[in-house]
Amino acid sequence: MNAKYEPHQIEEKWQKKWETEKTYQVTEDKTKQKYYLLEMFPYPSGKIHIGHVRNYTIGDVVARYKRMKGFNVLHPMGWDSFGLPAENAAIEHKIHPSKWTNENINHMKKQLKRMGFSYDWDREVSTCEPKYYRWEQLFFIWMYEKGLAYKKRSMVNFCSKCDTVLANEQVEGGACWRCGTEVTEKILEQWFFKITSYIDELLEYCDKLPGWPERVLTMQKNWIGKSYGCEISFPLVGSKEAIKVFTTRQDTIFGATFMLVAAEHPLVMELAKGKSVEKDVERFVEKVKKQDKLMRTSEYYDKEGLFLESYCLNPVTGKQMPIFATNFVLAEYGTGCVMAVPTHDQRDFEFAKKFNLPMIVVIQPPNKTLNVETMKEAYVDEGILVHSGPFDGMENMKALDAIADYLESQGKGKRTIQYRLRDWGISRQRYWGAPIPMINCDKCGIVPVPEKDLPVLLPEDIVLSAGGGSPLAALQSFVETICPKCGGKAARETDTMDTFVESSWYFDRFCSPHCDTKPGLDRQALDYWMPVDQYIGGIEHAILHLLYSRFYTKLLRDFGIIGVDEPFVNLLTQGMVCKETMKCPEHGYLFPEQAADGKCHRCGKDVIIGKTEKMSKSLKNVIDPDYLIKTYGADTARVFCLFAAPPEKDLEWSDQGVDGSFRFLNRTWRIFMDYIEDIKNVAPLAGGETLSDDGKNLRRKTHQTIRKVTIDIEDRFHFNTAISAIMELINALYATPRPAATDKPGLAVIREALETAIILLAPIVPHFAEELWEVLGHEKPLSGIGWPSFDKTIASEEEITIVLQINGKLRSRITVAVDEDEESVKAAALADEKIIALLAGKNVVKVIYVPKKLVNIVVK
RNA sequence: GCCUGGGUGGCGGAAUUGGUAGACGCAAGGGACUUAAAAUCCCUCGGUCCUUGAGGCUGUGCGGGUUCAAUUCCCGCCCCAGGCACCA
Repeated sequence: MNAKYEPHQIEEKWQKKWETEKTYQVTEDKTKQKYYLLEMFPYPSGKIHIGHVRNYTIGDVVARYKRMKGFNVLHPMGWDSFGLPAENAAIEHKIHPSKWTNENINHMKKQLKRMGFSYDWDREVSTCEPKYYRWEQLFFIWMYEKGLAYKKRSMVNFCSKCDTVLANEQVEGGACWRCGTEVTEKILEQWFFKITSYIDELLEYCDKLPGWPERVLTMQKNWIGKSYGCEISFPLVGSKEAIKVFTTRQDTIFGATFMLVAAEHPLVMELAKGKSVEKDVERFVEKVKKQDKLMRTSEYYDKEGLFLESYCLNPVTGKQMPIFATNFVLAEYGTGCVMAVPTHDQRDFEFAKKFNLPMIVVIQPPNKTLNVETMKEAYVDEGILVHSGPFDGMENMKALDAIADYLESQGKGKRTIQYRLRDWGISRQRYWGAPIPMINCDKCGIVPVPEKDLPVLLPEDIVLSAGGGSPLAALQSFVETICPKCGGKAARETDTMDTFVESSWYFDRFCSPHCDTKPGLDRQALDYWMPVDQYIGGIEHAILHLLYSRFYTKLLRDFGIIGVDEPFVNLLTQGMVCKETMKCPEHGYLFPEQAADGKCHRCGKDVIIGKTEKMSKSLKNVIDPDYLIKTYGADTARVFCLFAAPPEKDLEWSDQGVDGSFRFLNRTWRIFMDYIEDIKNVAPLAGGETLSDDGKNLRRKTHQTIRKVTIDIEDRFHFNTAISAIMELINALYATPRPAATDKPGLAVIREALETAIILLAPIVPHFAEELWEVLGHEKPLSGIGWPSFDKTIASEEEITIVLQINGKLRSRITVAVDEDEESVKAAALADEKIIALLAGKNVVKVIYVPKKLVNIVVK
């Protein structure tokens, strides 16, 4: 037994025990209710960072709590181990990606174990292993056979720094989501996953995920971007053809006075062909194509356009509409053509003013009359239709349906739906990824690798250079193969898959991580464990990873592999870990240890304290988890991460806060050691003992604490308030006068309080709690103990404070028995000395009683 | 611009359905112990006013409203964070 709290000794002792005894190993047990708890698995970048520590601590508390509640908890961990940094490291440090990756995994695994997280390490999964990606290749082939994976020549987003293609979702404000380099466009043959086949289901289920944060669902809905409207045909003058337009505002069709076509749309050159403007149009198209990216990211874009010397007809008015090529219409959205209604669309208005085009008001606002001569901007709100033929006098919103019906009946248009979401481009011209299992044969075309030949192994003998281009394409021994269909010479596909594909099904693999028979996922295990009951991870994956995972789940369901529609029932998005930045006027950003005492370690100049920002290597405002563990131990690190803020909020790092957490554990340790000899052999309370007031009060606090901590963890994941409650219990223990060594009931109350504190702390600081539990004389480890329940009667107060208000203002307090009836509480309130004094000369209008809370006396 | 969140002491944050605003922790100040320091333990700690009290007023971004009672509900505005954005 140790009088002093020695975290390292204790933590290493218990971690060893957990490891050798496989304490957290689980199997499917039909007699127990399952609980699948998952934290987003990390990319093995080298070292764990504070964000990981926070994420995984939150998860571990829930896992340990649920275990104590009797659930069969699946809590796995693995590695998202394909990805670009491994290749960059290979080029920079001349180390093979697989070696680099596996070394990182080994190191990070040690760090995670040192934090005491209760993972079932026997289920560890690493996505760069063939036994993992072979199944992904199988799914790819099945997708190809069903037309859900297809190849097309397309304009792709390309990051020159990462030297790879990016999906639309991976482009953030025109820049690469990973490195921030500006994204350019390139035309390439690419593989796509047909996520759009599931678009309606993905959208519908956004309303069937009550366990997800509202904002994540909103982001996903926005991303899918479904809009209802009409496709309307505008006949071309002097041709049998027509321009098709998508619009959500068919109510304004009578006001459409000209036509806009995206400059990069093929129709533009068709129309201009042979006209006097042909050369100008060519030049304009080239200019827009080049400017496109800049235009799109610029706030102050200029609306440019060029008349194509062509006209089409408004299908309802029959009026001629000039056709313009323009930069502010996108070829990829809708049909790439827009009917322009300058009076009721601001962009069209600006364009019409610039080119002096006709305008017709078709919606009149209720409170004023619009006049095209004097309009300063488009009128975009609701109103009554005018100049709209048979629809005059209708409310424009109600006319949407009527006009759609009318267009359909006339064969001039039909109702359609548009989406913003595009198919998911998954081709990457990289080495360190899962090979796409396809073969290109000159005779047979694209042929899938036969299932029996899977996996297509990623070759080890690769030469990586900074030069760019696909490394696999340069490797003859990989490329050259035989066509499975005709037996002739053929070439392998050299693109690898986007790493988001691996992370779209790893949670399935965790259910049967060693399954080596087709399809690599054991249906019985999946049916037992899936879906994930609680998923925890960063908000930064709100769209990408979560949307892809939902799509992949539906896909595997339709392959008959899995029986669930959605992968994650509950989602908790935790906030980022932030810290103030420190800068030396001469030497730039400084690491915390380089700025001890507020002076730069190199020049001694005063350090400038900057903004608090997300911890990142570039800003050097990082805290090394190893350092934390070395100084305070893992348990203190865990307490701080939980105590400083509720999980969904950003956490601001504070060195003093860590000290405070360490102090709390020491304080708990000390009072425990102080009492241990006296309470070790005291029998637990049987009930019926006569207790002193101090004893009663402490007992009540003990049971109140159980109630509070249970609710905080169970219902809200508010570990900060749960820890506060335990701190209060420890404070109450300090405040309770020490019972005499002969006062057995008194000591039993102390024992109950201390024992409860330890059990309640078990999910939060498992090593600390296990150790004290053992010191108390228990033979069974705490990890196998059930979560305590509280006694309602003991937890309830005997006497309560009633607040006395006059006209809603606090004036006095009285103490009454908890079961005092309304009339006597009111009487006691009116008899209170202060109240009597304040009521002198006033008229009592009403007396309001809120049971167990307050009495409010209304006076005039 | 639109869509989500959010705004509470010197700081991180509490306040579960409208009912004592500021739990718990940090920082700060004071005291005890000590030859001294550290550690520890105890006390004070939103602002303001005076008649210094078991005191008054005021206070949850700002302005209104509903209510006996508003951090909480309603209306309008300001600011911050995240997401989306020539989307027709």
